[in-house]
Amino acid sequence: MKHWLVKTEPSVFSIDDLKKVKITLWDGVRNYQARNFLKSMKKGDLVLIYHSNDQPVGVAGMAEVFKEAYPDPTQFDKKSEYFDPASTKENPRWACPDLKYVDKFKRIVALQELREDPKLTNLILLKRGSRLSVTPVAADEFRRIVKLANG
DNA sequence: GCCAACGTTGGC
DNA sequence: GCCAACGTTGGC
Repeated sequence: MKHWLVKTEPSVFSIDDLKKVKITLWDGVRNYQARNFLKSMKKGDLVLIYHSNDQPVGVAGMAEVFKEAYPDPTQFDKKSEYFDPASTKENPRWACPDLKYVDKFKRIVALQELREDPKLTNLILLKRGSRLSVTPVAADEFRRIVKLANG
């Protein structure tokens, strides 16, 4: 089983929203590297939910892969902000998995804490200039972050 | 709102 | 294939 981290702006879709709807398609990712990570997610993989553009920014909870990646419907929707005129049904460009709510952490594990933790120096999220919205997380890094969340 | 660090586009 | 211009992300 693999572990991942996905970013979301809580003003658009937060861990509370996920808790409410239980299962959601993780749509709108329009970056090839991030898409490739979404495509390699397997059912049952665990996913950290990271809140960006928030106060504070950090890891807010956990989800699991409920359904493996399939063509992202928003790429065909002319009314969607994620519409991609270059994408066809025969050869869809973008994909999304379904994620299922697992847990909202009792507290946010702030970006600053992640940076300051000596066990997390290799976290891809922290690599200089990494703006990827989907990144793999090593099993021990994942456990460490969950431990931080539980105080 | 600013701006660094990208990723993408398109002319050549 | 190069690279300048432009757009986006996301922390601060």
